[in-house]
Amino acid sequence: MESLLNAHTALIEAAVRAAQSAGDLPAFTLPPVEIKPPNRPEMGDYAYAGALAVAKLAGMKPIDIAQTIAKHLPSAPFLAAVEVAMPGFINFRLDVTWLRAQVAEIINAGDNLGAVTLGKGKRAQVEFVSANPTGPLHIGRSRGAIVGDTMARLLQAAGYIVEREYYFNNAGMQMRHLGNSMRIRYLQALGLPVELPKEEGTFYQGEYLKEFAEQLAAEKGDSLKDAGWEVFKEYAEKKMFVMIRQTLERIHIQHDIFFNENSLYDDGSVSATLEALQERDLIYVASVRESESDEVKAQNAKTPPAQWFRSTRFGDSEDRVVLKSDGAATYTLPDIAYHMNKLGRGFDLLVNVLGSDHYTEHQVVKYGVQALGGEADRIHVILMQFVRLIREGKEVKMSTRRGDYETLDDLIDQTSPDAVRYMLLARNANSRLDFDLDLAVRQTTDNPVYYIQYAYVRCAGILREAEARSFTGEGADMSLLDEESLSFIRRVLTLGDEISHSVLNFEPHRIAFYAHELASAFHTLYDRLRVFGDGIDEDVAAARLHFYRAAQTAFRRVLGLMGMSTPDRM
RNA sequence: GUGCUUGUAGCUCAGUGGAUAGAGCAUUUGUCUACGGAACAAAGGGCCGGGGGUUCGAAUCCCUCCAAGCACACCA
Repeated sequence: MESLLNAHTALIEAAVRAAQSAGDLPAFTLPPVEIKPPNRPEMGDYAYAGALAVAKLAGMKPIDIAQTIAKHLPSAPFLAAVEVAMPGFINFRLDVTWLRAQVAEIINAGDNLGAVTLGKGKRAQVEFVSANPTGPLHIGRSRGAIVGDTMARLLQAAGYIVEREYYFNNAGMQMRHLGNSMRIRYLQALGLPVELPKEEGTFYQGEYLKEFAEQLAAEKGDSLKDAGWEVFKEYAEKKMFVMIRQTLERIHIQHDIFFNENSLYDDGSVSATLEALQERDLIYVASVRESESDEVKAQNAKTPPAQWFRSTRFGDSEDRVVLKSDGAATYTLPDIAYHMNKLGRGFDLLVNVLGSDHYTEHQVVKYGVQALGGEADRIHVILMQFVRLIREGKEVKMSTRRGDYETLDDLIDQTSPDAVRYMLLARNANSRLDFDLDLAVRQTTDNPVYYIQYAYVRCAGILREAEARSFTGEGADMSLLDEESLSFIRRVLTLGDEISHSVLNFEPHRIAFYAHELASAFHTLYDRLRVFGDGIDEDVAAARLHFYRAAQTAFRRVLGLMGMSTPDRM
């Protein structure tokens, strides 16, 4: 099924061309055509306001331009009427017969309903979650998980071939602390005396480590009591990844690739990246930034020198250290190498889902990619504002290390996978999200997610009833379908445009609102349009049954795009 | 202090250049006992943070002020 927006756009463009070659309109370049549904349905199904915008360009009155365009509009099977309204709007009305025929089209489209060709033949990658394996996923991460996965689903619906990637670092100090913490828990599990580390922030106190330690003690006895932290880190890391993946699977998320930052060191990418920057004269060795005054330079003359990336050449506010004075790389270098690696894998589009605290980091990475001649504009970021947990009206503080935070698993246990997905999706990424735990628990009967799924359930109920009556509604005369049902069909037909818009603007939250609107339109109808009952003609029943089949198709598709389940009963 | 983000109904939020600014919750009032009511209908509730500007037209773009969140390391 084609996009009605695109179809109307094509009509306008054709009409303007025709009018211009006929001399009815002067020659001018038409700005991009934007078609929108008017906010009042009685005005029509779609509207074009461009005649107002080009009035100056054409040197004519908007209303005259609109009328001229309308006169030259080619006919189309989906169009019933075109009306021109003051001060220069062109309103389109869909053809009712055509709309009725769409019921069958929707059913046939099935899980491809609303698919568009925006990304046809292109490859996209979405990188999300990307938590280091130091603990279970907490709620802060889960927002990005949902948004990233939904983005991936929408990209697929838009025709992209999509890969989901998880980037992680299992080296570094935090992992060492994890190993040490695990070792302590292991010794405790054996009943051996141990001293807890005194230094702040070096000990992971979460319950999960105790569990891992008990398992390890059960498996290995006391054979590891003299082993170093590395063994424990390996064990904990492996367990942690199993745990993380299980959690993600509960909310229907699966990554195709787990990419280890370390591999970029192992295959020489990191050092190659540094060399490439050096070759371009974008690296300098100094104790402080070269932009500092001589005075500052003199003061810091004894500071061991580091290697700096001239990111200011690309618009950064200051240069960044890429190699510390001790010879170790900062995060910047492997991150640039990673993004060059991703671009090198031939993706047309890279989407990174990041917390808003990573904004600066991401900028620097982009400068680095630019510096190396990579196509930085293929990289898009969805920057997520934080999730704030509210319990009893107060903010709950989260900390991975103390272990007193809400995990995603807890949240799923308290609500449901579907509720978690919906609630974390139904908000613009750049707004902060307050997740009221009490509300989430209490709201299980009240949550919009159930409202949407209930629409699907109701369809399923009707189809069950039809089956019980052995009624198939074959050969239905769709002209018996009333006007109200058709307005639901109209809404279904905008799904493709919704998908395009979400993908072009990287706004997966839109589908959540669309789903709710669609459910609302559905419930209204359901109340009035029974399929079976006294006084309902069999022909009418047949038409309505088809309609509800189409509705069910639409809800299955929309729920699928949001990664939510489609229960036949609730 | 600098950069990014946010400010829309009592609350939580959609809407980013078009016609009379929307939804859910809450409040008030009805429908109805169904192909499962986790439903439907109706009402009230808004100087779209303040001020200025651009435009035929601004919640939407620009400037400025106010308020909130995040980031500003030789941490990752």
